[in-house]
Amino acid sequence: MEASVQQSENPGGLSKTYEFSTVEERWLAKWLKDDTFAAAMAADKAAFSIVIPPPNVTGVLHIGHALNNTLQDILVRYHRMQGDNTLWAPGTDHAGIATQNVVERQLASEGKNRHDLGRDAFIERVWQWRKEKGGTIVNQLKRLGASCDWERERFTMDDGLSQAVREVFVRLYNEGLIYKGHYIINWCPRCHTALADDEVEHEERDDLLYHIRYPVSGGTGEVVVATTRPETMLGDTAVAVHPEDERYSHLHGAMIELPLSGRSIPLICDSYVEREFGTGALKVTPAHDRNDYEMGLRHDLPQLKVLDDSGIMNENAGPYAGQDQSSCRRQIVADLKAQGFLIKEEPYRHAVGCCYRCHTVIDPNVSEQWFVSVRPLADKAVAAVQEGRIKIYPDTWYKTFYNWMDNIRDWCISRQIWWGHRIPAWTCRACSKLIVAVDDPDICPFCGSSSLVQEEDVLDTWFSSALWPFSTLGWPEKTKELATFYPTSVLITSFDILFFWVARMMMMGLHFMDEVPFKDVYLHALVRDKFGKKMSKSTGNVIDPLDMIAQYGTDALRFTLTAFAAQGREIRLDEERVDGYRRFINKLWNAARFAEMHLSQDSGIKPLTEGERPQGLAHRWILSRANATIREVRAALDHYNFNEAASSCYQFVWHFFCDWYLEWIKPDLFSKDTAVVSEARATLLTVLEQTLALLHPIIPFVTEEIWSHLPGERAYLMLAPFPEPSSSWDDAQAEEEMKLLMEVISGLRTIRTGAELHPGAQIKASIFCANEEKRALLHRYQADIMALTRASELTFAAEGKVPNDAGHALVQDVELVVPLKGLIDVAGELEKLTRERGKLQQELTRINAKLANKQFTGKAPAAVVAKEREKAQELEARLAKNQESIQRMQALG
RNA sequence: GGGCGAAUAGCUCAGCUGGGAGAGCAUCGGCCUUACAAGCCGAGGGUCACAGGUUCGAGCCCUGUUUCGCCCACCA
Repeated sequence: MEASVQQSENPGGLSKTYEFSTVEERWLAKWLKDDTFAAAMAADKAAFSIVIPPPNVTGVLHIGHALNNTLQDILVRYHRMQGDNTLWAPGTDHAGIATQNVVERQLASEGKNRHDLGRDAFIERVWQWRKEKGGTIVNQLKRLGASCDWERERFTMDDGLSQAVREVFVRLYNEGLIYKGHYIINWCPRCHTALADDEVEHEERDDLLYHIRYPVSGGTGEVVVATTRPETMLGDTAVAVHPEDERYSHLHGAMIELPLSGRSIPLICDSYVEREFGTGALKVTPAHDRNDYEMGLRHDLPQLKVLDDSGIMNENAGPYAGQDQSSCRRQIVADLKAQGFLIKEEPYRHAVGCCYRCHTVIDPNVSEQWFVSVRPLADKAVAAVQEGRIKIYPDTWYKTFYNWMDNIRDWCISRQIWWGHRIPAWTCRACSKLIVAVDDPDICPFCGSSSLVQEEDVLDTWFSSALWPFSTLGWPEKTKELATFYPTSVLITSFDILFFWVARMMMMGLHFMDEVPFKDVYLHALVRDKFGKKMSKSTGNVIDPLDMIAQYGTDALRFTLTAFAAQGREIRLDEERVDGYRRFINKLWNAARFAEMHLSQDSGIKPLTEGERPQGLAHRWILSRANATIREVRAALDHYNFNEAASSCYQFVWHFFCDWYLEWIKPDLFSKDTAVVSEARATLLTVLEQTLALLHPIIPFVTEEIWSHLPGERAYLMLAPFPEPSSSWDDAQAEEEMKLLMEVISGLRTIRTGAELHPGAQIKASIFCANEEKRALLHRYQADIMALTRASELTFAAEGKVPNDAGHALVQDVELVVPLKGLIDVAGELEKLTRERGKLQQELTRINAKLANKQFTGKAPAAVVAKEREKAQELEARLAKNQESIQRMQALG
């Protein structure tokens, strides 16, 4: 057989450089065309299912999506390759307020608003927008390699999902778990809608704190209140003090005269008031402050609204009616000052509730809204988590979860916008009764009137998202998909929507399916910039995943995110790291190119079968290392330790496979002995196949590309079996022997470098080793050692004299000697040896002290003590050799 | 105010039930050695934030302190 290999162009083989963009595009098209992502629905296989956290239909892929979907894709590909009946169900969220805002902005640029169009036309326009632009993020996810079953893509406003929403609403209403009521809610005066508590973000603002004099009726004194919102005083219906505050005890039961309006309001006592803050007196505005609202209920105070839905002072504001909030504030302050009521104004920094969409300051407002009584639902979710039916990873989140669930409040689900699921409730004009029904009613079931008016409000977007794990599988129909894939296997999401979404899915899933929506929840970190700052457009520190993909390739980005995805820590992404992992992809590519050069020489080549064990030490070693790596990667993926999977792969490919194995077997591949050559090729092919399969879930594109070029007829790698360790290839002896050989080779290389030998220069070396077994081993691999250290001569002896002008090293109990006449930097060597001696002595002293300690030898496990003894012996041996070396250097100098 | 988390090499981070401090990048030195200079070979670099405690033994467990980050929250 002709063993020589031409390095020239290899038609049909792997290109000299890896062209990631064309490769990615090509494979994505093929995978999609051949339906490789589709769930097989095979009943005899174990089911593995994930529902995607539906990105907003308005979204564009950001780095958080990239991370989230990379991790999901890894698990999905991993399980698909294991033969599981795997479904990754994709879709998008209609994102009520966000989407409505986008379309309203579009309208504004045409000089129109939604009221010009009217409700139906506006909604039509949103659907139009969705048709044109709504596919953006889906296409970007595909580009990321996300192997979702795209035929099953869902949208929260689809007919089926809308049906599920109505069904859930009606059932909850009939069970008394949905009610309509007056309550103080978070009102966004810009979006014109109520917001749930968790849609309010608190931002630090610099404001002024105004101290205002409120006279006591009858001229018997005054109380001073402090406020940041003086304009709301027009809606004050009491002044509150702490019941035990002695400063005010003489005023209990008194009436206060409200400045400017002259209205008379009571002074009440409530322990909510903090005595230490300000003057200890608080103005109470039940209609525009959550706490004042609660206090108002306790004391039966009237609720006086002075602001309308747009933040304009209303008729209750008397002369101030019609002014907007901020100009009214200026006016009020001026008037108070003029009339001597304003004592002082001081700068004040405090947290203000803002709309999470538009960051307008929230105006707490009393209005009629729909609510879900969440307590009974929350209890089921808590129980499921406590009983371990849902596991949360990493487990630090349990505490936060319980804490939040314990303090959960009723969920305000109505939103005063147009885009979303309109509440399926009607009021009869004739009898005023409320009708809640899945199907639009034609006549009132109570009085038969046909004059019915539907609720204007739509539901909170999270209401439909909460149903996602079962609504996407066809609920309320009893579908095969539901039976097969519910409960889903795992939910992977970012912790910032643990409450918005995850907790609510638990509640709804348990309530309507009587079963958890997912068995595991894996919460990954948020991606930040390399300084730990949140990425934001205004800071300009955004890393755009699409940029990364364009510059470094999808696989490089995916590998980077995986390598960074350690549990329980924020991810500080650094673009340089993406470039670093691009080099890793390139390394793999080149290793494959090298392999292919040799493998393509033999058209009949086959990988080793499981029972087949090669003879060559390096082959046995790499198979054993591959086994270990497979176990590590499997264990890591089974426990969501993504970064460990990545690092095991990296270590294996770069250091074990490329640095040692490929270099080691080069002579074999060029050997004249055909048995040696074919064993090398077969093992090489075997290991390369396993490596590609192992890496495929993380870096699908490059692995699929290389795979397709390997010899033999090949189906998709993405559908090939995921590697399993085969015990017949575990080889502790080979690992032990290779360890010594690698150390010896590194030792000799260090000597070479220390003498500043040219890498091409040949050396003559001697190995002294009293241990016959080891000496024989080293002798057996003489040729390999010589090849990898560029030695022209290598001799072995049990012991021998080390010449003064020789490089010397000690590995284990093996002495390496390289004559280097005139090449030794005596001073440098001496310095190094002296430093080494210091370290050795220090270490030996420490261990000897330990061994002299009866407590240690008595209490520590025997194995630990024995190990320390061994270590002490080794240190002494090294110290002796170090001493000899120093003497030789001194003799030279 | 409550809760959670972090502090390990110059930088970014691993270090999972306590038993010889690791990686990548960066730095320094030498190299185009027939897959890869997008590379190879080698080297240097750490009081594991601080102070106590438990233990034969602590980066790891306990207590406290400092600094930083995040989440929740009803001090106007």
